[in-house]
Amino acid sequence: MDVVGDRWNLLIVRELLPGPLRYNELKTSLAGIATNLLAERLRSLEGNGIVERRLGDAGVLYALTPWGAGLREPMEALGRWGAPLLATGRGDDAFQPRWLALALPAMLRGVTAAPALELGLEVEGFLMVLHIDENGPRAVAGPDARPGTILTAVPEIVIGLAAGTCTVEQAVSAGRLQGDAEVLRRVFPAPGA
Amino acid sequence: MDVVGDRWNLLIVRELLPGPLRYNELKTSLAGIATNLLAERLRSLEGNGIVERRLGDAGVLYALTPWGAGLREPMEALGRWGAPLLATGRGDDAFQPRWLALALPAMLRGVTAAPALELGLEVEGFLMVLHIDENGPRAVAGPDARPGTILTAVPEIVIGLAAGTCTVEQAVSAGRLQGDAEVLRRVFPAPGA
DNA sequence: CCGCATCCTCATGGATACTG
DNA sequence: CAGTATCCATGAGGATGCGG
Repeated sequence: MDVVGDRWNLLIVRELLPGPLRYNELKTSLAGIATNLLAERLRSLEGNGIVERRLGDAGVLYALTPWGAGLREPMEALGRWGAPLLATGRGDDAFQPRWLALALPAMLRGVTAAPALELGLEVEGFLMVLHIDENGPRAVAGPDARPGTILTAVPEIVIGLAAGTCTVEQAVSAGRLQGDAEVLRRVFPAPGA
Repeated sequence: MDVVGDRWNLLIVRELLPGPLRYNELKTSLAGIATNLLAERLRSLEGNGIVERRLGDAGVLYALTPWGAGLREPMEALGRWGAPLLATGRGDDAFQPRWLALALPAMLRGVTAAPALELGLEVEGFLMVLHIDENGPRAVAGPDARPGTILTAVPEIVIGLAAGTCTVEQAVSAGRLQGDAEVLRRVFPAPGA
């Protein structure tokens, strides 16, 4: 807690887990953080070996060090613990489509598929591909995401499916989801199944 | 983070994971917390359904709700991530023998034993029993801990063994550890082994 | 003693403006 | 774009009080 317990620190780590970001990308993604705090926290995290500054061709990139990336396990565990709050909460929670790249594999832990299956997902313009094979789920986002078929959905549906508070059948019959229902059922099995 | 992100919250949860505590036990265990903060945080955690007040026969007991106890997974993952800092850190870290009841099973995750083995451990007067069977390790502390054989050790040795920065052989040959070396090697296998 | 509530002080966080 | 400087509000820390 001495190293990551200060306010914003774990949220910064969450932002960087899917991949490096610019200073201003962090600032807009962490809605509400003051710019001086972001600068101070990044210095602190860098000093503790969790974050590193990379001088890319287009400016400064902030990325997790291998040691910092080790926080993926704790963060995913925390995400699984808190996920029900997202589905049943007050509804005023912030949401960034980018977070799905971290949350979906964490929430689908244990789900396997052989042969492997792939699900393109577009949420509010953010494109990602969810791969599931015998090793479990993983997500690819950004320019490397080249899905075959794309499923366009709204955040509530994706969260509800992953948290198990909504089934594929309900979403489809409500007209809020189109796609290969059989693949979707394999990715998002009903809680009781 | 809205629910457990405030300062002291996760430390309070850590204290309560091994079992319920009194207000003053929490206060002394969390060295440095102000009494008003402890009261406020306990109210907040109670309001969020993480902690519950139990009226025992000898006063008020604070315990985790089942929902709060679900934080064991994230806490253990965070502990495994941070463990190397304890072994290589500045050495000014606080230490409570009670924490071993949480840390040892977390750090020994993956270690199994058939037939089951049991290791009594006394650290600075705190008594606990470490059970390891085919399901992995678990710890029992407090009045229920009735070990067969007791191993008395200092914190540094126990932490070093669990973190893998010190081997059983080194500790024994340095005269800082007495006990059944074969059992100890099974509980604390050398990192390379 | 235990379980807090109150009061005060100061460090920290937050919002905004500004700059190389 | 990537921060720094400044100012103000909030929260943390410490001492003390107080009823049970």
